[in-house]
Amino acid sequence: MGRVHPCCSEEKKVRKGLWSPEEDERLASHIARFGVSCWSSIPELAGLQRCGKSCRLRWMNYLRPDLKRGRFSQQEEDLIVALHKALGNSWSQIAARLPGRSDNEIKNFWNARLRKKLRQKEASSTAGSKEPAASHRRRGGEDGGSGTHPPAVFNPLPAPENRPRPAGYVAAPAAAGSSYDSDPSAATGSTAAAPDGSVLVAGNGAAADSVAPSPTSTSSACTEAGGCDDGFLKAMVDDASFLFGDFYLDGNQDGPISFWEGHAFS
DNA sequence: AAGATCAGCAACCGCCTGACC
DNA sequence: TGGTCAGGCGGTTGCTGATCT
Repeated sequence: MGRVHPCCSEEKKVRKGLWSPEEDERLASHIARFGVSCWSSIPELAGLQRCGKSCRLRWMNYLRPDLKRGRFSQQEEDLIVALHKALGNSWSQIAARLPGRSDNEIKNFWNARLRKKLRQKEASSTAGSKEPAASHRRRGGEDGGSGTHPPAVFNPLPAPENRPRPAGYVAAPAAAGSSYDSDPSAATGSTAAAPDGSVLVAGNGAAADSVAPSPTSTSSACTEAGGCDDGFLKAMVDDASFLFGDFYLDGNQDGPISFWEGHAFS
């Protein structure tokens, strides 16, 4: 069987389960001060009763300053689907093309989505066109819009130094999401103003990128000259091979996310 | 109002791989 | 060259809160 990591063995007393704010604080401040050199030594140096692996996981999936949280946008979702088609369950590789998202987050998202789709398939094959019973009780739903989580809007995160995670942060997912959404009205509408004045479109399967304002529709946005349209996006996600260039969501934290390399969406 | 059901998420577990001795 | 260790990854589980009956 798998070798038990020395740092995780029973010899040392290590805590398990959810991380407390104090532990987060210790880990975050330690890494902020000294950086990451050796995960196995970090627990001791930071005064944590955790194994190094656990610290790494916590950092990678939650404390990392470049992480954005909240619901996946429609474009992120499409990209994940396309990448998954091309790469399979290589979550880390998929995550590498989605800045601000951890592999764990993407994996969870995919599993939830897959589960949903399987249920729908099952239901549709047995009961014709009947909606699956579970579909109306979901919180977010495939529309990517309403729910307890914020809408699929790319909110630029504050700079890492402005984002001292532990102080006042709440580990609960909903709170984590809302803590980065400064505009509460964005939770209900399909558009929101981006810091640069462009319009962020979210919900109803619409693109979540920063796009030119569209008075009539939230589902199409860009032009080939300066961006794309749904057809372009669809072609992109349909053609997985297209994704193997320098083509991924750009994690620019100072502005709305755009596609990299020649296909700007704004 | 209370219990059942479900979705979302955090975290653990086991395995693999590469670096080092 | 083989053994050990640490980092990393994917799969899975369990908890929590929202929603429905």
